[in-house]
Amino acid sequence: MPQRPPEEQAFLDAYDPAPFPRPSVAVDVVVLTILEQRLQVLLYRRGAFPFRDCWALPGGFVGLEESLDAAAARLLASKAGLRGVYLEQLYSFGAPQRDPRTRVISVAYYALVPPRQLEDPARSEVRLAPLQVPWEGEAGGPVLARDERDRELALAFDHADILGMAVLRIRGKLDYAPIGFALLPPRFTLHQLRQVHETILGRRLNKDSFRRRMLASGQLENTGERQKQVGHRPAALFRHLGELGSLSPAPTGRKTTGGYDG
Amino acid sequence: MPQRPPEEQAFLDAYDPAPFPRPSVAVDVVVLTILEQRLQVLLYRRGAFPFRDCWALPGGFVGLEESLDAAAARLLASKAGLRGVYLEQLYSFGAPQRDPRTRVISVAYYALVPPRQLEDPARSEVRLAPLQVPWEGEAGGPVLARDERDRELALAFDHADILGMAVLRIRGKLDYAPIGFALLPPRFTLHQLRQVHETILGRRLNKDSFRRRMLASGQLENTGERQKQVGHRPAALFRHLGELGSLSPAPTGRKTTGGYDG
DNA sequence: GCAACATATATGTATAATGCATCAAAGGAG
DNA sequence: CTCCTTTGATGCATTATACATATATGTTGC
Repeated sequence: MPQRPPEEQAFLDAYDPAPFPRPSVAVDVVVLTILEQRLQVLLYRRGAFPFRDCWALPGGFVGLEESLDAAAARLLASKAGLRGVYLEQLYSFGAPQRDPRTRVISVAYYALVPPRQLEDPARSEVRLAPLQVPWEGEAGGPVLARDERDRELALAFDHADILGMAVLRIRGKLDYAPIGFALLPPRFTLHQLRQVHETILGRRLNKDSFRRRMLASGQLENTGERQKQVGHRPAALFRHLGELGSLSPAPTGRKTTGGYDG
Repeated sequence: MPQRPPEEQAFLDAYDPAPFPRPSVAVDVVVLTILEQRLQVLLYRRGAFPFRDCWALPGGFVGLEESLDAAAARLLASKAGLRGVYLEQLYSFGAPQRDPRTRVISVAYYALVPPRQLEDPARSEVRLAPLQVPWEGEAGGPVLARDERDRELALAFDHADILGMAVLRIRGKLDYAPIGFALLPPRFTLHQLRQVHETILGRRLNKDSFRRRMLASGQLENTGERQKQVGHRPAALFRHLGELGSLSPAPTGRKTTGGYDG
């Protein structure tokens, strides 16, 4: 940091932050994976009011000396044991009554995790719940979580809205960001990659066009390995080239169309 | 609101928010327009420390009973006199040292305004400054503001990063959200619309492809009116069909490719 | 070992979007 | 009326995609 002039330093030393009202600031993390062809989210059962016995996203308050990204990474590590996964800021939720205790502004993040890194935990207060998206395409809106018998889970706070925003975001970013790869193990077949895309988008994709598009993208490398013991011709195993893009400060942007060639 | 059970109500009545540390929460608004084929942003010169004499985005603290969207709309109205314009949440910035006074988390918004709604004000502490984007495409990074003699303006806080994020966002959303229309008057020619797109993207677009793409999109209606007094064949004036999409809670998502037809 | 089977992978074709070139149309200026 | 500029329409080559078909390569059953 550059040296500050004495006049400014004196001002800062005398600064009193008390007069401004301050809401609490929390971070909630939408931990997404794909299991059994469904998007699934990590939820905690709340043991205390408010929303006791409802299911909530893992979250917590932001430390005073901690960046938002660091708070999200800390929660991801402490609540789900995950490090180094795709993690990105999603949206900030700040309706005045979203938490009945006091004013809490929540900066939501989402993480994408390959299913084997996120075993369904045995503890009854933590679970992976499949999502049901009650809208098509990019219409948006709240998203429900269901239990293993397909009953709707009661979600705490505005977490259905946060889930909806997360699904909307990954649907929008799917074809210009390495989102599909983040949900797969390091080596995968084109069939698996397509199934991930189909699950995220909620619709079927053309097999051959998907293959050509992916191979032409330059993002894939054929490892030379193949599947084994699959009862049919084994597919080639590919790996993703390039970074997963976790938390570099560039959360949006996409390939553009309609331009000149030269 | 549903009636709460007495046990929960008692918990809420006894709740003490004091033990959790609370940063300040501010909203900063990137007010963008296009003047003279350049993206321009509304800036305020700071009269006090910190960053005295630097230029800053209009912003302010979030009221305790006020949603984030409402705070952004209030600031937009009070600082720029603007209502009913395209306004959307951008990103939240929370580096611990971004404000040297105290911990301030800023939820950034961006607004898109037709140039005639945003006259360059006469007051010397407010200005419209053209942006210079020192990267191409969607690479991302901080963005500079310049004065009328093309000198770089000193920006306060991390506002160069916020500007960079705003440019990145509108470049990414340009071809699936009504961003271009938000920067034009109600009636406009296809030439004007293309110039807006070119200014946002920072590159030239093919004239005929752009025309066909826009006409095929179904978003435009030919008003039957034409330009006047232009010294050449007058162009048809179009208007945009549909909502500007201001602050409905669906800030991301885009048209997808690679699907089935039926 | 061999045939049946399932899926992977390659090839071909029609359709649609785009980049680019060409040309007629519609106004103003002299 | 002629010249000039830009609009707006049309044609063509290129590219990406949806979809259909054909071939390849493994497993499984006999």
